[in-house]
Amino acid sequence: MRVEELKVSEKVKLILRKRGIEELYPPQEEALKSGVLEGENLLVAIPTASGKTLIAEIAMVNTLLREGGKAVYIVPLKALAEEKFQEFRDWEEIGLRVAMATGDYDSKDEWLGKYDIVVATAEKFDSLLRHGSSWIKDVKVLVVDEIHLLGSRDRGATLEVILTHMLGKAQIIGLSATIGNPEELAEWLNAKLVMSEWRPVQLRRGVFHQGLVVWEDGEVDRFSSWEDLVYDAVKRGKGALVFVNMRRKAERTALELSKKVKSMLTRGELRKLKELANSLEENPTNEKLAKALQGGVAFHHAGLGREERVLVENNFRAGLIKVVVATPTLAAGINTPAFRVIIRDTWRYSEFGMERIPVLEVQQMMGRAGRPKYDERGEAIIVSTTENPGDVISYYIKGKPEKLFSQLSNESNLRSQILALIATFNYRTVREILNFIDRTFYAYQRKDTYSIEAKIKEILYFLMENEFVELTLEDEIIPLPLGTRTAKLYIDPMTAKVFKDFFKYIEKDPNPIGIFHVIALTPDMVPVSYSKRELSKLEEEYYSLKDRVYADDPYLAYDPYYERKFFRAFKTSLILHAWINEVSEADIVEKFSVEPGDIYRLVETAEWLIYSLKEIAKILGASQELLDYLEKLRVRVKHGVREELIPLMELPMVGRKRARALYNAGFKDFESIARATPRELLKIEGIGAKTVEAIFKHLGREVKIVEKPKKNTLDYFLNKQ
DNA sequence: AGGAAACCACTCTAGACAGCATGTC
DNA sequence: CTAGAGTGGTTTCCT
Repeated sequence: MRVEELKVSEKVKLILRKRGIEELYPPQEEALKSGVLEGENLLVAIPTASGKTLIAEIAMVNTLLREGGKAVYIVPLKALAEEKFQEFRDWEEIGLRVAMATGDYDSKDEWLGKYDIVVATAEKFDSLLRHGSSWIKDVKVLVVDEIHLLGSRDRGATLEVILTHMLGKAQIIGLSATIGNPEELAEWLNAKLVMSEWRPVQLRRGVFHQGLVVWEDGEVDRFSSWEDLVYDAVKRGKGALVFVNMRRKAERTALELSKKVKSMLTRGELRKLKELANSLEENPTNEKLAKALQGGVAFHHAGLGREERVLVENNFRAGLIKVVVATPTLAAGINTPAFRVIIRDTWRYSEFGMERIPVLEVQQMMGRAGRPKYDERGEAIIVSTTENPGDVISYYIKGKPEKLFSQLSNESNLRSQILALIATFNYRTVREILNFIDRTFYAYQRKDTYSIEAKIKEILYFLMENEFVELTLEDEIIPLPLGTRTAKLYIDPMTAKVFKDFFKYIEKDPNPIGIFHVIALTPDMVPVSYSKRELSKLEEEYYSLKDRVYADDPYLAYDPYYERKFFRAFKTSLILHAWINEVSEADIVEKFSVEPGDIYRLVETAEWLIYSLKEIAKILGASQELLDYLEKLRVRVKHGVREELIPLMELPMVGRKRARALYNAGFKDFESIARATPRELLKIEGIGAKTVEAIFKHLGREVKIVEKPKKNTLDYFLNKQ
């Protein structure tokens, strides 16, 4: 179908033409003819990269142009929010204002209410709902991207609750991967269902086993090893994406592959790759990455720092990096297609032992094969070492993906959501809560809510016992300040309870080790693990810091579960403590065997939790002194600095390293910097022209610095050519 | 006795969301 | 039951 024939405003067609879209893909056509343009709900279950976003965009904009109001587009990842936000800004040309809302970024200067399209993560939107933002009532369309994540254990309930709140109030458009029970989901959503296996790039799937690739169509190709599948792709001028189930394996495999891939590169490529490798900040993880990069191969997993991740993604897309070996980070994340996808593992370790990786996930990985516009087809190959290739084909390739199951009844999810209903949505009785539950996917799927009723009552008891809510004489459940604050802070009620339980100790003797240990004992903290060999060192450290730790001695009662939890939290506490004492990232990586990406996530979460601890402390009647102490600690965690650097952290382009350099050079506050000459600041290690300009601008002084380009910077290379 | 190879038991394992505070008919 | 790489220590075997 041609764009011309579409029954939408000329404005929409204008933007589509600008993007170079003249023709719609068959599933797009089917979806747009389903009634979604007339305002009906829609569930689209089609493969990745077959144009789901465009369907939602057209429907969204169409409704906005027809009825006004707002559209909200929900994504599962912050990185994805950024990607969609940039894409959607195309619509600004026809007067639609686009915003993004995630935990660490809100479209600045303006209130979200001024925008027409808001891209948000699920949790952020849930939080906005809880805060009762007035513009919510104007939401006419809600798009939920990757709606199959409704079945994910830890985050699925959020989507389910958002949808339950919005059903009937806004048009719902769900975009899903292929799932086992799309009909059931569509029925719950009261949506038209559009399913298709169509892809813009043909996909050929197969299994590699003992020197042979057996394709789904029965054909067979010979390769001496799975690595040859990679080399073959590179030789043909294409790229390969290898999925593995362990970080360590991703790194090792990348290094291994890079040796041979290196010999297939041109001199120009080698030079650029070397440049790329040199640009990395120094730490153990990056050293490995740099080495692999020089052979045109990279690994990609959550241990990489943000910059490194983006660097790998961009250069892989641009074709400079030929091969990426990744853990599932790349499977559901941002768009990184490759001609050939190789899946090395179909098993994964979990807390219950080894588990099969779900069909849904493997199919999403395979879906990354084939780059639209570059390849006429993509290839996805599962490597099977022990299993019968026929079985693998029937299970993962011909097999049906898993059904989606509601995760609402999961205790921690339910606890948070029940509290939110009472504290932020004014639900007052068990009856009202059950009426809400009746409208969820959980109830739709289970047909009865009997089993969940008992759980809800248990949760209510927990909430009352811990003073989140109370029962009035008229048998109404009303929220108490602790409950309201907890729901709005978006922390698990159990986290708030931990804060409350330790409050009296914190109040008596506030200290970073003890406070970090407390936040690390909450269910909201990122889990950090320690190896058996680390334990004795942790024990030693604990005994030397014992008087600063609030929690009970881990060996007081014989409880291996508590012991593990205690030392995990203790390790987290030591890492954060090192961080705020300006221990370098490389040293933390070395000492605690965590990676840069882990540190970022830890720090990010810790900052949020310390803020939350401060807010809960306020409710518990903390002194101003304690609140100030916690605020300082929060800032220190945010930037990873000692107390004396706090004033410098407001400067633009100044992080922990530059702040320390300034301080040591005698620039301890704004006044001393304002009196300095640019030349004086430039002499300081790590401070360049751009930083000095930004600093002075912040202090109200315009300075322009003309500088000779430094070695190994982009300018340096640009000038050289 | 010395040293290398073979063997065995044991350890370890993916990812990533959330606060804040806005303004007007 | 269902994986596979790495590690570290011990045994075995050969000279």
